[in-house]
Amino acid sequence: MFDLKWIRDRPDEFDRGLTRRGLPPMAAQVLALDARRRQVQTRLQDLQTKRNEASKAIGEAKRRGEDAAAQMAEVANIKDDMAAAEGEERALAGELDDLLAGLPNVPGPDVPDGADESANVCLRTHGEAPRFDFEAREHYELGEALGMMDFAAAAKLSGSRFVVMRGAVARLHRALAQFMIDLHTTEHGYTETVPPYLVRDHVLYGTGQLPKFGDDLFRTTDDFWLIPTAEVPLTNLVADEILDADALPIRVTALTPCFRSEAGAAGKDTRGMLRQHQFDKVEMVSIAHPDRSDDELERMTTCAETVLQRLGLHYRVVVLSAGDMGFAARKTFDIEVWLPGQEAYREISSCSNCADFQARRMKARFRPAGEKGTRHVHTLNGSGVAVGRCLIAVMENYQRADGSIAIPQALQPYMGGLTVIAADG
RNA sequence: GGAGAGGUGGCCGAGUGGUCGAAGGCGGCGGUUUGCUAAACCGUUAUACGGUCAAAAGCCGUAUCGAGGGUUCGAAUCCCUCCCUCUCCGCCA
Repeated sequence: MFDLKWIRDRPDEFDRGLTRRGLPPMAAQVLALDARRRQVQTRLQDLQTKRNEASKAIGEAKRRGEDAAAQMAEVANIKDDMAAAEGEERALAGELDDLLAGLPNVPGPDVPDGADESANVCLRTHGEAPRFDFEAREHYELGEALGMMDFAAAAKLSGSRFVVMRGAVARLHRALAQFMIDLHTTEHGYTETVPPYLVRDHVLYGTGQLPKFGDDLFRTTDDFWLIPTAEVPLTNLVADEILDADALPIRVTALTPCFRSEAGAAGKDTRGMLRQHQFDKVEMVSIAHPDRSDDELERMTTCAETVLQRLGLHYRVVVLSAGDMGFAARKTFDIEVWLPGQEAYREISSCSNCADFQARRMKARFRPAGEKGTRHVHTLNGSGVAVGRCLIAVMENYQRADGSIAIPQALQPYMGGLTVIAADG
């Protein structure tokens, strides 16, 4: 959501941002609507002033026992005008809100131009791709051969895009989640949180999934939505709050399941557990002072990278181009892990600075020290990291010729000392 | 799920349909007094939007007493719907 005053002051900057997003300029249309709305609002307020004064006079007249029929008739006229102005104001405000609520955040100045992922820029890589003296297999081949990943069983229960894990692979999945959340809480200063997995409309509006992207989500019959990411409940914890400046930054993390309908992803990543309707993810959210959110984004990305470094995984960090970013983001770093079975880098984490875009939608503010009034906080979110995809990465990178999988040292304490997953284990 | 009670400012807590953005208290901030602290006293202390202004400050106005409707010249106060909290009963991980 945008600040109308900002659009009034810098309509060109606003339009340039939209253009970089691949959208037509809107400033003229927005400002015309805004001008009309303010005109009607002023008229309505004048009427309200008159009505309030007249009502007050009626009250006084009645107390003195005088007849107030004349004033009452006058107010009746004012009320007719007011009803009309109110209807008009509401319609215009609604139109303006709908228009603004559907527009994505504008890219930051250091975000590369481009329409899609082909314009993303690689900033750095870490480690090297492992070399095998055999043909590397994909995770689902490995998992099925071990008897520990069962897509047919999952299809029987729930259809496609689900998996059943068993035995040591199931435990490895749990071990990864434990390892990540321990890392972020004990070394990175994030507070462990268990939020609701079912939320109401306004919560998804706050983070930007609604009103435009309801098709990507699952909804219950009694009007709850299943969260597509813990970003949604975690960020909304500060909705409608006015925080003290010294409470910032607020850093929270959560391990939650995530639910996505994957509408529009038909035929994409259909094999294996790369793209599922349900997956676990450790999420980090920071609520930051506006002057320090750029640094906070770097810090958060480093926290996510640390997970992969401790696991000995090869990855690269890319900055998303203007056209590839999510709706609410002003700047996004993706971390892409190397998958030997696919011979490709695949996204395993996405860290975004949303600046005040979400804060404005959810009315999350703070009191700047020594200043009057309030300002909107900046919100950031990042995966730290996606558990299912990390499982895939460990399996493919640590596979051996016989189809067994070595367990990275960092995870062994979480596996009861187990060092290898083999078919009989 | 059934029965009942209730949602007021940062917090506690008054509020009879009329001058109530809302008494009082606590807390916060500023000041007076004081060798220092404490105490006492005085003042101040919501948010959003609009108008005025080059802009800020200031000033003027409007709205907001859980949310949304309604009644009324006028609603924190009356009516309806929804949300939430608490108590009791039932069920239950």
